[in-house]
Amino acid sequence: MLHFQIDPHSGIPVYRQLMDQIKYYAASGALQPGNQLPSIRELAKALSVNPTTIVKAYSELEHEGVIVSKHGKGMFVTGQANDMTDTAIHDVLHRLARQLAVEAAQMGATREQVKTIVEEEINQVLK
Amino acid sequence: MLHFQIDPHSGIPVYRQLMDQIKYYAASGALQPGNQLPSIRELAKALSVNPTTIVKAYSELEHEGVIVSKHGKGMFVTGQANDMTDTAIHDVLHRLARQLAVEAAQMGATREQVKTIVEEEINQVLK
Amino acid sequence: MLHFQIDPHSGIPVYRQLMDQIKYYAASGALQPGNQLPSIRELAKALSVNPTTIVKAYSELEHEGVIVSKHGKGMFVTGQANDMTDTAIHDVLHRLARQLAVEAAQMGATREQVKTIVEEEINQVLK
Amino acid sequence: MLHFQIDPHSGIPVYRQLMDQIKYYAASGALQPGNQLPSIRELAKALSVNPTTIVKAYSELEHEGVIVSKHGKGMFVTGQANDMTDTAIHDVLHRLARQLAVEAAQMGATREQVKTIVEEEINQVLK
DNA sequence: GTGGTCTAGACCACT
DNA sequence: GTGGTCTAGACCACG
Repeated sequence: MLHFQIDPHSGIPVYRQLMDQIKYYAASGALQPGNQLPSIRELAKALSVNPTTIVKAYSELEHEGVIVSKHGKGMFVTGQANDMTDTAIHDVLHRLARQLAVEAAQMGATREQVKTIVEEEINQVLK
Repeated sequence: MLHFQIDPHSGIPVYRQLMDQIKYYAASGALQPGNQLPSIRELAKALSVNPTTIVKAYSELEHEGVIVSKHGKGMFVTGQANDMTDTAIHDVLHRLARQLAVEAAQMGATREQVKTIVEEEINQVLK
Repeated sequence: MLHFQIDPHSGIPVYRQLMDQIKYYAASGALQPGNQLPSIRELAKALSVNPTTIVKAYSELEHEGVIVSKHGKGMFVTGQANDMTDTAIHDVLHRLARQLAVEAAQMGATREQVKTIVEEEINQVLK
Repeated sequence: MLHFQIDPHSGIPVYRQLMDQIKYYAASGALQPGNQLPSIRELAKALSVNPTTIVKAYSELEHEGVIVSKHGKGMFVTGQANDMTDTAIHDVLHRLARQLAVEAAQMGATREQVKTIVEEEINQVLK
């Protein structure tokens, strides 16, 4: 089974952390289209969080088209659909990249350090 | 004078958007150490937000050491000191880079697209 | 429940008085790591101050690492970490000690009186 | 002549820093009763601060009875008068001592370190 | 003029 | 229920 790591002290909402990790597993291939996700009760128990928090994460992901619910059966990973326009995609990525670059500059990191780090993360997720 | 772009509907808190843009200007060199920032009232009026929202953005930036306030005079950009450890820096950058990579994968962007975008943002901020 | 004493006429900002008392309780052991603080609304009502004033005190303490907020749950005392350098610590303590000594001299207190008072306060907080 | 050290970045108001240093010199004996203080214009120029800031420091000190103005002659150090009651004195010193103790605890300083530091400062000011 | 604190009250996000 | 953000507007402290 998949392993989820939740840090309630991180400042990032728990449901957001969950979403991010599921997306990460889907992007990296650890979760394939058609795979079933853990049930809400099961996952809530495993992570010691409120079931409503899992519900929120799952519904957001369903809204984004990353997973689908099959009534009475559970939640399943889709082939990731994404109906954003190309310019919207570029906007999002530019925003994230800028945030990365600005923080790096503020911390005094070098160009090469940043590139290496990005390279490492890309390799785990993009082909 | 500097130009700030605030979108109150973006979901990102206004004070956060302001902080990000000021950091960006400081990192890119548009704001140099010693430069004075717009006064709270002036900026609040220009952006049509409440002065206390600007106060919050400025105080947070002061906490982070990006700017200093001189009572009765104004807010000024510092020569940024940063006391984070190398591992802490790496953690922050890896987190941001992963977020970027995962979103890119989810949206179906290619490796090269991501690299190009990162390259572009880095160029504006790091030498 | 903890008791807080606020004097709105003292010239010391209310949020500062609150911070000082919470730090005192944390240092003296009346507040242990993991303990939950009174909720913002509850404390605001009890002290007859505006909730945003409590928010400010709590956020500053969070910045200092004395407490952490868990969204939707409450504010909790941390096991205090402190990342200041030894020389920085010395500087802070010397500044406070000098202030104490100078005021004492100005008021005509004796060496022994000051030492006794310091001794008393140390005993409540340091082992 | 006396040397004054002003740090406009410290967060402590300039007029307050000035007051503290004059009190310190008076307490340590560097300024004796009857000694004349620098003129407002002279001091403002030497410290590169606004003359009104010096005016404020001097009037506060006069209010506290630490110095007196002799019309047309200048400001002079008094034999420090203090009309506070004993309990008021104790309150002030306890407040300062507590602040010192709490900060020390928060920073993880030891009892002995604090005592040594207090001892050092007392020696410069009290007999 | 500048920044700093506080109030009264609304609305949102998280669990 | 919890904390987080924002508005409208007042008053104080500093230079």
